[in-house]
Amino acid sequence: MSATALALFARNGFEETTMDDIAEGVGVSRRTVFRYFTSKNDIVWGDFATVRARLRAHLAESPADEPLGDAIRRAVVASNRYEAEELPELRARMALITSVPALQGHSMVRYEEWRGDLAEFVALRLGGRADDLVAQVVAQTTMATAMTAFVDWVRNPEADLEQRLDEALRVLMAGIGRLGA
Amino acid sequence: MSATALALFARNGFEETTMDDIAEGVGVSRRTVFRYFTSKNDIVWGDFATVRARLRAHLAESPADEPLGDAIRRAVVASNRYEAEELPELRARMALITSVPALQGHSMVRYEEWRGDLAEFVALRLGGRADDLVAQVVAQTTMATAMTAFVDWVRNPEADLEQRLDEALRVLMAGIGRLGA
DNA sequence: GCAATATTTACACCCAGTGCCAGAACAAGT
DNA sequence: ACTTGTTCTGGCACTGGGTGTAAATATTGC
Repeated sequence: MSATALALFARNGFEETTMDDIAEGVGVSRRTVFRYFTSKNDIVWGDFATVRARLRAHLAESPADEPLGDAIRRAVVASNRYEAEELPELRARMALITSVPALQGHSMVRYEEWRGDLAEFVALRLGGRADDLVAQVVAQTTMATAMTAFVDWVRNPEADLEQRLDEALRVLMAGIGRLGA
Repeated sequence: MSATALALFARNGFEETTMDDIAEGVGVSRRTVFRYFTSKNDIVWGDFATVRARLRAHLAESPADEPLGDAIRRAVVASNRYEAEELPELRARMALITSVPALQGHSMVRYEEWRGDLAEFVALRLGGRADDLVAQVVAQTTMATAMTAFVDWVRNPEADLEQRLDEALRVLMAGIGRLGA
């Protein structure tokens, strides 16, 4: 069902594809499509719960003496490890998410729990609360950096996703204040 | 007109307030409201063009030998300097933007040019292009950090906005990788 | 006062999303 | 096989944001 919708989005564009088009393409009523996806935006995200669970698992595995930046970077990169055959669909999804304004905005909402997990981890490590300014800055900027790496990966067909994520996160962790100095 | 809408949002909630309510409150037709604001979301943002122009001006004023992080931090903080009498309205706007999901997402779209300006500045300083991974990471994470500071400011009525922005940006610029080490 | 122009309005659309209810399909237990 | 309960699906009417269009109503300049 999501495959059919993805194909329609790719062929005709996201905004141009109506829920009726999708319903007709799948061979089901419009109402039923809304039973499986809470919104048109949500169709583009796949089983995001899995990625989130993987992030949590990798964070939990981090040894206590590992520096915070390394722990987060490794966990984010590792949780975005995909089989080669999964990449084309992921690329299609991310191409939409990073280019369609409505989806770009929706990612803020979709990644909320993901950021929450990260903030919890930071709070655990630094001994504060998840809603402290510092923990929130870490969570927000890590997500922003990951999104940036995805944008870059989508634009460069030959690029390696994990390598891009790692590279971008290293820049963030090292501090962007001294760049070029 | 935006003042009336803001008051309705504050009283009845953003989603609960329809465009008809706003039109009626202003004493104008619904269609006319859409002539002044391209969308319901856009009503909440004020004259954002001014903030953007101020950011550009402050970046342009930065001496060439100033470290990148300092230049960006000072420009962002300075461009968010408000008169005391402007703060209540700003707080109301930001309270909506940071709490209503639809607006939270919309900020991604609204701040696009703002991020572009920042990426241009980074490219100028580092000698690359604005769409390079590093420049994009700087722009995206700076925006994410500023948004985080705003969230914090909205939640803490006594907090000083400029001080919070400065504090959050210092964390970002110094690098979040070594926090707690 | 009149003509050119800009603003406002009414009206008819499209599309996403929701609530509700009736019926189809399916899974048992007897 | 028959009933009973449940889950899935479809239809329908409705709300609300947003757009196109063309008529009506100011506003401006002369």
